[in-house]
Amino acid sequence: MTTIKDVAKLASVSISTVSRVLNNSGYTSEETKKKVFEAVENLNFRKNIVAAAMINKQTSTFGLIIPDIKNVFYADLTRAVEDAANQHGFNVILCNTDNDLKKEAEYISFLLQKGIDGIIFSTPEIKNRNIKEVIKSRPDLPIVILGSKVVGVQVDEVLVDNFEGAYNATIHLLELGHKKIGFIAGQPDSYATIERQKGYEAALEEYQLSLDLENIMLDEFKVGSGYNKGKEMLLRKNRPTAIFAGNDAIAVGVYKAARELDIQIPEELSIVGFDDSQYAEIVYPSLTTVRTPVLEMGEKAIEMGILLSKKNKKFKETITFQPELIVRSSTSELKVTKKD
Amino acid sequence: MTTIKDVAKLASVSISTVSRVLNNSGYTSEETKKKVFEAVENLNFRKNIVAAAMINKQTSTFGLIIPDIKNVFYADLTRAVEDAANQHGFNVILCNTDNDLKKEAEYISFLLQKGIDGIIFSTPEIKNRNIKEVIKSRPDLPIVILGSKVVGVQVDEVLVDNFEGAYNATIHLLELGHKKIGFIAGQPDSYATIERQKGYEAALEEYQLSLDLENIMLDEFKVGSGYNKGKEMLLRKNRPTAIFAGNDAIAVGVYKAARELDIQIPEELSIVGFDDSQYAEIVYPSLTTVRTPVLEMGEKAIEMGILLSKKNKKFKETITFQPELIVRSSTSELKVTKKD
DNA sequence: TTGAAAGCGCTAACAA
DNA sequence: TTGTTAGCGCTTTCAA
Repeated sequence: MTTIKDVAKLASVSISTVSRVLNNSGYTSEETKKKVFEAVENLNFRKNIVAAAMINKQTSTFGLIIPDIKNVFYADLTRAVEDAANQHGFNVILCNTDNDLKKEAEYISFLLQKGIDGIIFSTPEIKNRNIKEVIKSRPDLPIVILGSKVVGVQVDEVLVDNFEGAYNATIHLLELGHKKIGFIAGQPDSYATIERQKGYEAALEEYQLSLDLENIMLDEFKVGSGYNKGKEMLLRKNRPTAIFAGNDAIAVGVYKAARELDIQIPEELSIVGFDDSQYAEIVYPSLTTVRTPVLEMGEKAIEMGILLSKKNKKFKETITFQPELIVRSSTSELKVTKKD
Repeated sequence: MTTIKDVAKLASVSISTVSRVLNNSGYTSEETKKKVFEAVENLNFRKNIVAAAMINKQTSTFGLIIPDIKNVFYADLTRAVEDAANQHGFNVILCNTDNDLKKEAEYISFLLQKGIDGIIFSTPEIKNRNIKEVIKSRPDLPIVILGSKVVGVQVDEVLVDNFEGAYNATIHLLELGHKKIGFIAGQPDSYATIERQKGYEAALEEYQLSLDLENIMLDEFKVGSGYNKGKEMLLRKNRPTAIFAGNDAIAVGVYKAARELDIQIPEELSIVGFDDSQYAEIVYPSLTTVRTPVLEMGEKAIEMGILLSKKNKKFKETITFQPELIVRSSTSELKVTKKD
């Protein structure tokens, strides 16, 4: 392995000079700079980040904690985060927790031992004691929560306006004439679930429709949940004519349930999803959904993390992106049937 | 930050003793062991892996290089790799290259600087000079190629038997009576494409069907390619009655094309995919496909990588997993129509 | 503008 | 069985 020492010898300067030109710190004459760069070139030298990290405590690495990379939403988000990180000269260590707080705690501890420069948490639960604990034990560590909020912690956050998105989605269905609108979403303690439900309820209220609790089902943000809950909901005699799915995966599950029950989308059932993930264009008919700007959110999260690692910012900020309703083919006007 | 020094002081021993009990190396009496562990507990000490890495050159980190995590196949694979790594006490740094060799080279260089313990390459191209170069410059570095082969390099590989899978898929269609079978796959220089095409051709030959080059189209392993090429193929007067798609994403694209052309699956067109990704159960009708055992493959790759990093193995090995044909609802017997 | 030297937190001889 | 000490490769005072 070639070290700074070899470079110094070849360039006939001291190692501290080499360090100086490499880091562009302190004074160095143009001439020695040139000599050093030449030597670096000739030896194909790359500085050992591990050794440097011992001193400046920077590893150019972020930890990214998500539930599961197989979930397309997190895959998109991860890609955005990784790209942004890479552009800024950082790498990301991927951690899949399956929402298991114990597993998450172990990851955090490991990341800390490795001296990562910060952690991006993209974890759905509104109560996450792990984050609280890291902040207590390492108040200096850059932390950004991406796509969620955690109660009782002051930390930088990058969000999508879940309420607004859900409100718009529901209003869209209401405007099409639907009155019986189901809502199927994920874990009840998930920030997304909570906010999206609020938006759904606010829209109904705006149309002076009373809340039918049978029309609200919470499970998980997965295809299987959409299928199970969707089936349950669609099997009811007084079944809804539209369903607002808490995310696209749930919507896909509802599609499956509807197909099995021979319910036509959108003629007999309108569906709106959330996220505008790759599923939306794959299913037939293509899914009307609320677009979460994952790309921008991922970028922003990394930028905030890097900023935090460089400056010691004295305030916390919350950045909220606006979602956008993307109307495709899974929603249509309610056809007035005899019964109604 | 609490260091080994603090632990030593609290336990009233030397730092080398602390190091010894922590690493379970050398002799230490039960008594001092206990003292040390107590001190570690009390101080909530965790050793600094960066500092340790300077000496033992182990960072407990692997680099994983893939084209794109948004691609569900790689997401599944990545999850498998990450899980296995985590179980063995390793982390993985995710690198998305988009098959850009320059970008890949930069990632490699960066990973090397960080002293990663090895690299898992899951890159499709059969010609990858980057891998060749790493091997030359760092012959000691553990490298495993996952899911592909690269010509001209001796390196450990974990594969699925692409030929066998493609052969079985095609035989399945032939057994159903199909004679005009299209093949749509990804990049021509991708190992998967090459081997799967061989399997496809071998099956046709077995049934003494001559090759119709119009029935073979190569583009990318993406939904869009499946859609474009599928449409092109299905628009032909003498269109195939079955299509073997190089992977599930392509199959999904073909579904879309077929739907637009109002061609019923499987009544008028049978489709087989490859990978058995999450798409297979999402689409309607559910997709007959060849299962790639990503879980096992990811695990194996990490295990090989770790083994390589611990022992200096004198031989290279190639592990080939057998794929399995999963028959679902997208394939059916050819209905004999008047024309035939 | 440059070099010598201390030291980051740890491991691993070597000595005791 | 334990402690002393010399580094790992780098950055950063401090002197020159």
